[in-house]
Amino acid sequence: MLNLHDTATGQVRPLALRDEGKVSMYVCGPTVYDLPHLGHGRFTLVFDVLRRYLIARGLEVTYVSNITDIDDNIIAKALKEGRSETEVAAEFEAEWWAAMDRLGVLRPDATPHATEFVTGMIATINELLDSGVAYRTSDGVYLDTSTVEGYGLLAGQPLESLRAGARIEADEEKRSPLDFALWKAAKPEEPAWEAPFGAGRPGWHTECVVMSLSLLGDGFDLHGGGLDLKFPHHENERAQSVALGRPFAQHWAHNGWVMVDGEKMSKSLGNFTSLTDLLAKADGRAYRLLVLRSHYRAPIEVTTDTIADAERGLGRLDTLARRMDLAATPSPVVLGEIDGLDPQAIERFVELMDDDLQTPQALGLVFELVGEANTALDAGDDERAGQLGATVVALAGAMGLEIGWSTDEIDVATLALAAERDEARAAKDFVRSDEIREQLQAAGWVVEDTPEGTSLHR
RNA sequence: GGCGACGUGGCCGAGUGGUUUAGGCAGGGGCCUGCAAAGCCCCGUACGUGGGUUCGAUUCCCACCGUCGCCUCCA
Repeated sequence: MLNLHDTATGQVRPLALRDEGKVSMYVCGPTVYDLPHLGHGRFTLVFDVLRRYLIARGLEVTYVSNITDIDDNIIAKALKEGRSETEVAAEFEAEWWAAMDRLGVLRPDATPHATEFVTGMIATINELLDSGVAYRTSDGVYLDTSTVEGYGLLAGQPLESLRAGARIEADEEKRSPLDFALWKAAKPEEPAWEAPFGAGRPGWHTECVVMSLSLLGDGFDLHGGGLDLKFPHHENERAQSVALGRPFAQHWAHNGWVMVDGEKMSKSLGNFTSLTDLLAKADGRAYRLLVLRSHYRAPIEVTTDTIADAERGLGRLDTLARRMDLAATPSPVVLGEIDGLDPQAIERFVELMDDDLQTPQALGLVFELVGEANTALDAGDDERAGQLGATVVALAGAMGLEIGWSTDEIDVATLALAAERDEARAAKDFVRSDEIREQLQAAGWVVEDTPEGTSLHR
């Protein structure tokens, strides 16, 4: 069984499942007011890998990830650009999915939008008001965190220090600096929903509680997100659930930062790189490889150099695929359903992944298998090579890394040149054959000689 | 200020109280090749500094230095 670090306990412990054979997981999605950035790319890749691995082990996974389509940033952008919040959200949600597709991230089983769940949120807030754990102020409804048992569980630091560091609000209507808005009262020109406690819109922390509990039910298995969501976002989700008396996520997973030039990439620093830009220049699989190469809780440095390095590594995998003409494995991969794999490699892989997703070593294993496969090929042991190649494809696939080669359409003229080169080589006219090779290379082709003659790929 | 993480060979990046090595990229040498490319083999002999524990520490403890983070919007 998978052992996974749990932020709530600070320990690596078995992921307990509410229903045998089934995993319910909720991962906080994006607020769609701008292009996705590298941090979004990392968390989606990390949890995509986790999801795929669970599937690879034969578990039935229900993966829910939301789209926050109403919030201050969206409103600000809509106002600035003179269009509706709906338009802004739709535009960037489209960008989001385009980027996800390029990364090879599986679509969630459900993608709740905040605006679709406002009725449920209002009911939840009403319930919290009725039970006296929430209170109204002139600008909304707040949760009284002092009534929440174990508040600060995820923050992992003393409440005192949280209070000390909390921003002092201009209006002192909040009973404690730690209390947070469940509902934000409408200001002029802002979109609003009618509610018994005044027109307004839901606070950020409210939506994920309502959506996760609605779609996955009480006491679902796993809640994930970036490390920055640990506190206050996840803390406050949990607080609401506790205040409602409903069991919440049983396990919390958080991935580490994306660093840029040694600093955390963040809003306040303004050192964002958009994922859209990266994916326009690089193979989406390269970013996945980069993410797999580090442990998911460690920070990663994403630069043009580390991406280029990953792309070259990818080349080694693709070269094997090309050499063996390996067929792509159906995605996602279920290891138990594939015949002809190397049992020892599978066993090692599972051992590594079960230990809090040791993808760096799992990836190392895949590369070792690549070397073995190449050796077997060189030795003419096609049977062994076939087994190793299939294992490489399956294991990489279990982490969402699709191995293959670009099936570039080669135009007739180029094919004719390749054929002419083969004739020249057969006639030992190396001046002519090298001339053609240079011409092909200048056109961007990588030229390799194989027993079947000139082989071309980009 | 409070709390925490990290510091590994040219680069990225795992891991471990002591035997043989993570892995990738880059570099050098060799095999293969008409020459290349791809592939294979070999090579550099690393663990921030100073103490301590130990028969033995890169791995445990302490201090120090350095980097980074959380306590505020953020994935």
